[in-house]
Amino acid sequence: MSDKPVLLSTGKFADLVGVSKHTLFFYDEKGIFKPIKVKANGYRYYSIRQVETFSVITALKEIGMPLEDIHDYLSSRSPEGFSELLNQESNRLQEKINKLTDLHHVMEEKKTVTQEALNQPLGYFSIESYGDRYFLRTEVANVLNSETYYHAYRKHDNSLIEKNGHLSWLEGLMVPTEGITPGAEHYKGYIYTEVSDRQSSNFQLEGGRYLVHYIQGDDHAVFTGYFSLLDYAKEQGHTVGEYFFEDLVLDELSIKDYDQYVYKLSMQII
Amino acid sequence: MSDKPVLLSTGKFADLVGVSKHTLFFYDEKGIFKPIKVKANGYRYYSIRQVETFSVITALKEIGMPLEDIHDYLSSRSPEGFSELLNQESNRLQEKINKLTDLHHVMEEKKTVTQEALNQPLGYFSIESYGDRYFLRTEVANVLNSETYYHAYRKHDNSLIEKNGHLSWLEGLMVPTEGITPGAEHYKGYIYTEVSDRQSSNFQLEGGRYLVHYIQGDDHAVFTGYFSLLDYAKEQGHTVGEYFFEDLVLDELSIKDYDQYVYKLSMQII
DNA sequence: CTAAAGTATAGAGTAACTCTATAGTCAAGG
DNA sequence: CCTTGACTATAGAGTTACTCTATACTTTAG
Repeated sequence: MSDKPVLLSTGKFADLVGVSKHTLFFYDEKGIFKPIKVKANGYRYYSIRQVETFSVITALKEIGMPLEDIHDYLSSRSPEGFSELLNQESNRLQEKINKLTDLHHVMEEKKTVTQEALNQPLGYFSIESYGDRYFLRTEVANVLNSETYYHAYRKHDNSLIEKNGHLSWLEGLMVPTEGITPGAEHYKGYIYTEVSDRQSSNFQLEGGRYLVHYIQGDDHAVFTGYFSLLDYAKEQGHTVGEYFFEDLVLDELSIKDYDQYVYKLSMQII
Repeated sequence: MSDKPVLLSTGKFADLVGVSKHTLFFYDEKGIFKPIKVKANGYRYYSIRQVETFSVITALKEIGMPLEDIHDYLSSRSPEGFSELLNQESNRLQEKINKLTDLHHVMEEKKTVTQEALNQPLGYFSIESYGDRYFLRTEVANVLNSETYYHAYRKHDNSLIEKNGHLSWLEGLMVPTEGITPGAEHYKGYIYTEVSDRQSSNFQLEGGRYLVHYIQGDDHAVFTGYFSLLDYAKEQGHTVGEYFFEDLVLDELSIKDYDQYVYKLSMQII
């Protein structure tokens, strides 16, 4: 409506768009965003019409577009180009939102596991019942061998991304109960992640009862924990099921000392 | 299952968690994340159990928690503290997801407007029909005065956030048709944003016909455009409605020269 | 026993700013 | 008309979370 542009000083404009004056100097210097007028004394003046433009630049930056790319786009700007840019970045933003939503999901899962672990007495045995369970698991030919474990872990993460769409923070170990003897130098196992539906799983277990044993200690304590589970089951007259489960539930993020972590050990019983 | 921790070298661990070796050196130096063992030759060894821990640290960092804060948390870590941290960050992440979802929405809106403008012949007149429209608008006592405009803009942005939850990239100007005369030094107007529902609006217009005029030029061209609209309406025997609408549809982001921007001018007709 | 591949540290460089220092400009009150 | 205080400017140092380069030592495979 105005015959001439409505002009604002650097400070006013900065206030309006929510950045510091310095940022505007910086953008001017880099050729990303310039005032429409510079007076003889060097004072910059921005048009009120530039506010929206600046919001778009801010948004592009916020969704991870480097200023250099923004600059490169602007040096060859065109209505068609802008439309395409918006389209592309809008799609990328949607992907990012999906990723963050997944992340939110795993954070909630971790929260649940942590709070559960917080409320468990350590060193005792209890029995938990589960319904049918679906797993994505990857075989580890020998869990005592670092190299083997490393490759299995990579493979597991790849399948998780492929089948489940995202990584997990709950990657436990499943070990067949058969063939467990103290002093063996070779154990087969599976890195596993529990998933919600049969489709994305590659292994299922029917519902049933599990003997559960929360322990605190180092690797050796976990090792002996397996045998405690077996002993206790025998003592109580339970028939031992097919698998041991080992989950690190309170780790480095909760507890400082490596030998004070809390593990949840469980075993199917019949 | 292993009696001793399964150990990985810096490079192997870095590969597994998807960062560079340097990042691990850096984290070690800063006391954020340390190998569980350093051999006499200075070689670092990480436990496979540290992979999940590292994933959590990566995630916290990705959702914007500075390494320093992570460090500070870790120096007073506890199971309860970790649970609280997860809770807090999970909530913050949800907020961030909501913000990005809003941003996605405005990007799509801007895309639509840009593509619409791309397909319009400039300088012609056309008639568009709209249903009931809901607006959030803020009065600008005199659109020719920068100071007034500046304050109105701030106020408008505040109401947008308050009523609508987020900013918009489509902030146009609404000017009463009454009292428009060339040479006046005082015009009342309203900065406006169209919203989807009555609840978040503070102004409504019943459905009706609008005379639409896309033009290319500078502020002066917009100014004369208003009068062209009036003249054309009179010529065609339309009765002039209550408001002019002025929207910058192809701006600095599409077009380099300030005097070549494209504006959509429209006016209610009866 | 040598070459290749891996590990280490130290220090410079990067993006996108923020912050500090120094100095020029302008509008309002005495 | 002059001063004060609030603005404006530039230049350059500092920040975060790294990455990259240079240099040197160690281990492993052939």
